Amino acid sequence: MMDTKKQLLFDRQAEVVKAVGHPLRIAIVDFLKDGEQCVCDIAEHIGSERSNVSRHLSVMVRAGVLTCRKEGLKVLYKLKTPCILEFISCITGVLRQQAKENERLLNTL
Amino acid sequence: MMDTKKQLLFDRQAEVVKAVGHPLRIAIVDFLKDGEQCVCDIAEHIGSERSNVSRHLSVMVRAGVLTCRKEGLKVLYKLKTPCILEFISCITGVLRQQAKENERLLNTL
DNA sequence: AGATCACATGCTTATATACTCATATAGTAA
DNA sequence: TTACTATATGAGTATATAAGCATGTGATCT
Repeated sequence: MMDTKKQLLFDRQAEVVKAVGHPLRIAIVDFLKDGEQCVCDIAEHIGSERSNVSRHLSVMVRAGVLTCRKEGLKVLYKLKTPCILEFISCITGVLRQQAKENERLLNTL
Repeated sequence: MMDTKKQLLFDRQAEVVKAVGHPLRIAIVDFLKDGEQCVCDIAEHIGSERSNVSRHLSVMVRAGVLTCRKEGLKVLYKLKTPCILEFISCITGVLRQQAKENERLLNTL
């Protein structure tokens, strides 16, 4: 059986993963790949309410995926580590492989 | 504003990420890094009910993270792509960075 | 055939999450 | 000061997810 130390690690890892596991949050991460953005611009880009976006952002900050800083009235959010981008491109790899398999499956018909 | 094509991609990516965003599922992925395992052994290793583990496994299969094959009475599950492991080590990087920051913060007291 | 084992799944309940709207906070500018 | 703007958050509702238990399915063995 697993030890408690490992379980705690898995809990923390799951928190980070969950923080990215939402379409809007992935869209936000994708939008932030080119640099920091304020809530209002993020909200406009992904097409969702500011209050909702603000909450999604705070989830990711809490998980350690994003950081933010105030600048005047605005709060600018950015990726804390480029690692998250690799993470997402890895996911794209999974999807690519699935697509290939589906194609192969269709070709056997 | 984002286009529909991108939104669909983000939806699919989020599905994959969500499929890994649970402590038990991360524990399963970690356990499977050394090769395929049956439901009963996975359940015993992570210390959870078989029915529950079975459901977690099917979530990951549906998302394209795992594959399975029958062998006699057992069903053996394995990682579909090693990419998922990199994915998790990337998450560990996020955690490591957080730990470092906390330490730095404590040192300023 | 019947008994047994491994796994999957339907059903229920508890909990977590996402979203919207209204309100609060804090910075800016007149 | 007041008015305005950007963001955060409380409350309520809707929906999704996890877990346990009971039952069903399908393979193996006697």
